[in-house]
Amino acid sequence: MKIGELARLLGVSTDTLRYYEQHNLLSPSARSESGYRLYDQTQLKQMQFILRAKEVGFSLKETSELLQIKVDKNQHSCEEVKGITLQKLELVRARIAELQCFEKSLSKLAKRCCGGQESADFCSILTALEDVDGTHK
Amino acid sequence: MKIGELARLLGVSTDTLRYYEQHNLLSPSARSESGYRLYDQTQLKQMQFILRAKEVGFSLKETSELLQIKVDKNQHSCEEVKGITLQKLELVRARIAELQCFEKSLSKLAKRCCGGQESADFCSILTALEDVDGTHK
DNA sequence: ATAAACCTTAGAGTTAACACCAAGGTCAAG
DNA sequence: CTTGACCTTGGTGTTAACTCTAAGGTTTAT
Repeated sequence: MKIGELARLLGVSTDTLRYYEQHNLLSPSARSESGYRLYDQTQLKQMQFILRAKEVGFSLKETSELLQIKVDKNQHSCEEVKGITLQKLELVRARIAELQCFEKSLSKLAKRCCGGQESADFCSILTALEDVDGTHK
Repeated sequence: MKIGELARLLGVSTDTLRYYEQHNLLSPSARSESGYRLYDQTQLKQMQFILRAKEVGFSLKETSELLQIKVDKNQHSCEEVKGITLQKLELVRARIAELQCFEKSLSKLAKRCCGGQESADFCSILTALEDVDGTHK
């Protein structure tokens, strides 16, 4: 299978596949005489793994770690894999908390603003941002 | 006030202040003979506005928009300001939803994995990512 | 008068995950 | 035998918000 076919099968671009190769996520199984990358079912599976890891929120770097483990599973422990997962989970939760803080502040700001067509001279959003204690009132 | 003093007052780096200047968020009120940036209370206030906007989740670009409006408020409406705020709010909520999806998948994966020191040969996390329908089981 | 602390500019580096481009080689069909 | 679709490499561009560096000028304290 050439790169374009694999890309079409997976719904990604050929650039993406080459990018993943550069970053040690997926190598073609062979090259044709003329230098074309050739892939087979193994690579297809591996790409599906990568895309699924992505869906779950893993970065390419983390996915790469998981792949390293996967290639010789018996040299690695469940502990390691779960460690990576929990670490990511922590990070995701922290980010969610941060964004929820933003959400709270923003909705508070929006709720108090009339949003009308009159001039912004007394806009409650602007004054809240101006006042030192604006975010806590 | 020279740049270093203002930076110390605000707890930011001088680089940051210069960066904000480049991006039209804050200009010094004057320059000394030798070319040093000079700031006064107005700039201090403005930086506090910027930092508060940041705390609330606004990007520098959005903050810049808010500042544009603030400088001549009576040429702008509450509608505009609230528009920017609501748009940001939407974005934040969308991002939260996405991350919550990750969170759900990751915690499901983590929960099912023993996390022990035994080899990862049968690690449920790896197999879930291998199986096509792994994320939905 | 000299060292330390401060300031200047311009420009490069960082992170993530690609997208896009140029210049050219390859392959199948008509 | 020539289009057109495909492939190659190597390189640049994108976004955000800075951070760091180099090479040099200024100020202040001793």
